[in-house]
Formats: sequence, C-alpha cells, structure tokens
Amino acid sequence: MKIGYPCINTSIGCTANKTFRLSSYSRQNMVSKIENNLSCLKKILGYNSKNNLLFFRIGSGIIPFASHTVCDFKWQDHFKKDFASIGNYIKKQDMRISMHPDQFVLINAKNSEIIKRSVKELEYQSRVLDLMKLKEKAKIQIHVGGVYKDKEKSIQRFIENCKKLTGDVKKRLVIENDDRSYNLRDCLKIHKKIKIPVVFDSFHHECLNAGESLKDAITSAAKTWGKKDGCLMIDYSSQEPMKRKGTHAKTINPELFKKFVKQAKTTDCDIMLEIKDKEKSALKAASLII
DNA sequence: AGTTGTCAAGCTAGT
DNA sequence: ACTAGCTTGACAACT
Repeated sequence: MKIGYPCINTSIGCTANKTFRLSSYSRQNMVSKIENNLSCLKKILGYNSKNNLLFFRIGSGIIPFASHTVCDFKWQDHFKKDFASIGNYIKKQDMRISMHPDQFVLINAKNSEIIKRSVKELEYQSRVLDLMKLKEKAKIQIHVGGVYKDKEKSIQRFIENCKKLTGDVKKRLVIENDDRSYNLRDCLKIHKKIKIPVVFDSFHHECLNAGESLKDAITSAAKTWGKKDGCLMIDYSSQEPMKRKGTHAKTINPELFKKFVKQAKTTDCDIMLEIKDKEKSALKAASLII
C-alpha cells in the first residue's frame, strides 16, 4: 500500500505548477516555466522518496497551455531527456504516478468543441506519462462529467466518446465517482460496458452513495482493476468541520483515517490524501498505517 | 514588499 | 441570479 498526495508540496519551497497568462504566451515563457516545473517535480519526488510517500499526482499545469491551440512549442522533443530521466527515477524508486485533468475536461459534453478540447488535454497528459516511459499502472483519472438533465443519455455519450479515444489515452484512463452526479454504482455500470477501471473516492462516496458499506464499495471498485492496471487507486479525504458538505478537510483527522484504513487494508490499494495541507497529512497517514 | 483582482476552460447545488 | 467548490494556486499590476 502506497500513500501519497496530489500536485503540490508545501514544504520544499518550489512549485511544479508555474504558469503565465495566456496573453504573455511565448516560447521563452514556455521553456522557462517548464524548466522550473520539471526541476521542482524532481525535488518533490526526491522528498517523497525520502519520506516513503510513493504515490504522487502530477498537476495538469506541469506543461502550461500544452493542449491549447496557442501552443506551437514542441515541448515533447525539447524536454524528452528530462522526462525520461524523471521516469527512470520514478521506476527505480517504485513510485506510482497519476494525473487528474481539471473540471473543464468533459468527454460526455453535448458541445463538440468541449469534447475536442478535452480529448486534446487527455492526449497531452498521456503524452507526459508516455515520455516518462511509465507503464499502464500510471493512470489519468476523470469524472464521468455532466448530467445535462438526462443521466442515461449522458452515460451513453461518455461510453461512445470513450471508445473513440486513442489507445494511448484509453490504456491510462480511469473514472472516479463524484460527490453530486455519478456515484460508485454508476461508475461500476460503465465499467461493465467498457471495462474502464474505477478509482474509489472515499469522501465523494460519503457524500453520494447507493447505501453500500465502505467495505463492499472498496471491494467492488478493486475488482475493476486488471493486472496491467496495477492495484486500486483510492482518493481519501474527510469533511472539513463546520464547512458545507463536500469541502475537503484542511488537515487529516487521524481517528477517521485509522478507521478508514481498517476497512481498506485487506484490499490491495494505493491511497492518495486529498487534504489541503498536502504532504503534511500524507506523512501522518504514512505513519498511521504501520 | 505586500496586496489584490484576475486568470483558458464547465457543471452543479446551495444561497 | 449568483457563487462556492472542484485538485486550487499563481500571475501581474497595483500600492
């Protein structure tokens, strides 16, 4: 069981998500920000390895505007060696990597322009993982998307558009249950049709479920992961007290986490802590599972 | 040096 | 009708 956190490390003083305004797009800006982002990513991975945090999500902004029409810079070629060397490090340390396109990526949208942009974004993210030469267990997780007032049709659109994706994207794409539209049961239904693995988000499941026990939920999600996919990925969080339902906790609640792990530990899985203080909570979590 | 409005992009539920 | 929240932070123009 690997423990990890997403995108940002708050204690080493660099960010792998440096960007710029679209209006100041230039080759020079691309080169300098990507150099910064990749070098910071290396530092983060070094920190993670030292602290036995072997699961990490690379942020969508690692290559700014990579999927935007404005981007005419061949970042894939320019940074080929850097990607390969980071990938080597990841493999040597036996780390697991994921990516998570943001909320604008919707492959079940009704508007074909949104789909087109979304597909480009997925292709960019899979390219990053390919350039690192990571195997299929490095995943790209998305939500099913919008409901558009007709869930069945929207699920059908998701499935159809999924089938049209390139093999490179398909081999990495996984879906995650969300907290307001598509619960675990919906995701499992989609899995049945197209065999796409299902990431289990524990907090979303708390917010929206079909009455399954936590244990059953974890077990059924785990079954959707094939041999090449690696073990089940879990996103873990808990409710921030006094905030509205669905707000992620600022810091880990050790008691709640211990209770959760008790249910999860009989299943082979990797757990990512989607908690606002990032590696701080992940470190605590890692110490709690031993 | 520090503060603040704004940033490529969408959807949903709560106010 | 508006906005918080989503993985949410960072840029850039202003004091």
